[in-house]
Amino acid sequence: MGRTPTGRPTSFDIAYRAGVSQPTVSRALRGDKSVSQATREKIERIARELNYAVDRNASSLRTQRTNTIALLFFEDPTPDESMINPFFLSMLGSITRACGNRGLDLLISFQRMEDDWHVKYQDSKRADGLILLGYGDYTLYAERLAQLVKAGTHFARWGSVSSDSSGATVGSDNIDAGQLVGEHFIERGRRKVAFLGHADEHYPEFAHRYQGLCEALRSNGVQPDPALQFDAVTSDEAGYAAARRLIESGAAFDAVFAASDVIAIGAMRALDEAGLSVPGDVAVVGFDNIPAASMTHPPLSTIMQDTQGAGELLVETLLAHIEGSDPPPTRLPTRLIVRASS
Amino acid sequence: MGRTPTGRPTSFDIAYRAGVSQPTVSRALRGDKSVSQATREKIERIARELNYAVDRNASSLRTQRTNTIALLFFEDPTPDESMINPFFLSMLGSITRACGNRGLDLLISFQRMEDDWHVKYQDSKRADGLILLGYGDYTLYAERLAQLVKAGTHFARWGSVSSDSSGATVGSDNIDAGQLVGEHFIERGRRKVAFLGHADEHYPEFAHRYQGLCEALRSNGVQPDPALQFDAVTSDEAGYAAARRLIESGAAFDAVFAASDVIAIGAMRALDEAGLSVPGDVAVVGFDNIPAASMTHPPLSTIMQDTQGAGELLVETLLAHIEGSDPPPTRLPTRLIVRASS
DNA sequence: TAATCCGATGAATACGTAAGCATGAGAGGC
DNA sequence: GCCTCTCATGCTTACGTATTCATCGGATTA
Repeated sequence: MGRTPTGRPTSFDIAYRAGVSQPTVSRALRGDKSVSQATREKIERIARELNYAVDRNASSLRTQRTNTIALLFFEDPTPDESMINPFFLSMLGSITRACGNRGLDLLISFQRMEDDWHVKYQDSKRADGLILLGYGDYTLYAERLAQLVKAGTHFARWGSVSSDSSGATVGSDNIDAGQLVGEHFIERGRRKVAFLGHADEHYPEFAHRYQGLCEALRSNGVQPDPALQFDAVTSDEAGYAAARRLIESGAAFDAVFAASDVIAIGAMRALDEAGLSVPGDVAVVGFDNIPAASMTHPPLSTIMQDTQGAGELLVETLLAHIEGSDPPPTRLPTRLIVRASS
Repeated sequence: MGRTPTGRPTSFDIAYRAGVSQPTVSRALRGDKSVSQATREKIERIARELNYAVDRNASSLRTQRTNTIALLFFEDPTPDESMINPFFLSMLGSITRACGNRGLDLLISFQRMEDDWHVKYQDSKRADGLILLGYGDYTLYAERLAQLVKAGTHFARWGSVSSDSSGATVGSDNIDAGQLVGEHFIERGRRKVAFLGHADEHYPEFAHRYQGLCEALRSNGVQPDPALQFDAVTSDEAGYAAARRLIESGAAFDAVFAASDVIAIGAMRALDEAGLSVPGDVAVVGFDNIPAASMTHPPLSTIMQDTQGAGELLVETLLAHIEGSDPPPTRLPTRLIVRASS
């Protein structure tokens, strides 16, 4: 019986040494209270001595539970380098910790839109559920989300929270955040506020930020000017280009709300080149509070999203979904961080 | 037979529908050439129709292979926020891609020094091997590495490459990098070079950078001054504090080599506050080429490590180790990126 | 003291796959 | 026309665990 000279010990080995049966070992190690104190202690001691670890594959096969979740980044634009949006990296950190605290293992992977996520992870019993993190054109993957829902996949995603979105969603309150920025500009006496970022349904998060901005302006008697909105995706270059277009449009503006810090950084470069001073001529506010935002000159005012809470909430939401409940979408509050750029 | 009305289909279901036996399905889907073309195609079609996915737990249990590796960050100083050293994040990206390209799944986790990594991941058959990424006092975990080796754990680590280190190691050629910086300073006419970072055996990577610097100075007829070396770990505050001590020491210096960009950033803040101009009074060079390095004022010259290659190499080395070979430690070349700070 | 019950444990089995061995039908050689 | 050989496939089993059911000694109760 007690063979396996080379291989790792199994519950049978423990059982043999403890003079009990294998099921008793299994029960003892998982805290089943029907095992007597003495037996449990003996088993635990032996297990420790042998450096025994439950075979997770066998365990998962039996229980149909992996205690693992898969974190999928899907990235629209850059299949190139190891560059990831810093904001999502921050999220990654908090999700990792949230999983660690709950004893969950975390698989991570970069995905292309076309892959069959549910087959690859949930159907293959690799993970109990998925967390989706991504940016880019929302409409491109809205259909995929509907597929996931139909396939009964457990997932939670970060993104724009609205009633029509499929599946469990967690996101910042982008409208409120936009309002914060709008109020801030008004307080500073700025009234001609440009917005750099897409503002259509393909980018609902950006659109909400813009919407909040406009609402704040209006409620302060300022009519937002649609001509001051310029499309941009989250990249340095896009921000630079959008700001160039803004400047070359000849329109008057005294403030810029960039839909992300990365955009803002590119925009500030364009403003600088155009001889416009920040915040003298133009106040600038970004979004995300990435580490680089505090390093710019001048340091960038920005909206801080609660990544810590977001990670916790994503994991929590996913677990609830796995357990069968249907947690409501949640909007997380944001905070304006005022630095020298405004 | 073909039951499982709710549950996911198994290879038996495919077999039933295809009119073959389960082993044939298993063989067909894994490309065993002993299956006839016609049979294989039929099975593949049915599998696709049913959205069948091999149960990875059952498969791993049978084969004793998970095709998964675990990436462990262990962090000495900050158990707090979701902040991770940007350099390691970049590494994370490249490792993730390297795994993706090879069809490997990747588990990630933040670890504390005390945990039994080998038990938790390899012995539990969660992963085939470990990649260790960390910083901080090397001597603290050298012993743990020795334990891992003794336990027969497969792992590859990023760190200082030297003959006495346990296990497979991949790292930058820190001595060479230090020399690059030294040569650069000499070319720029700087001769009184300060080094901010630990230079003892507890931090071998830093020590090698310092060693390379000193060698370059000496071979150019400049005697390095030990009084210009100030300890610092990788944090903004530590860099600031070290630079303060340097300034307050009253020693003359015209260049600063910071052992990491994060240290450099803190140091530049201190220099700025002391009224010293960069690069006018003091040239500054950092290490790592983190994204923020290009955003500082002036933009920071730095050493770029080949994170792309490092990720690939770590994965490759680990796989070789798992296959039973004992790959030699590897030093990766680095590149000096000259920006305005020097 | 007999009937009952409970606490602790063992026996048997299923989870889904992969691999070794056995089998059978043709193909080819003589 | 028989023997061998190969190719394609089926049968059986093992991987290590967790769970259901059965068992059994002893404590409780009437």
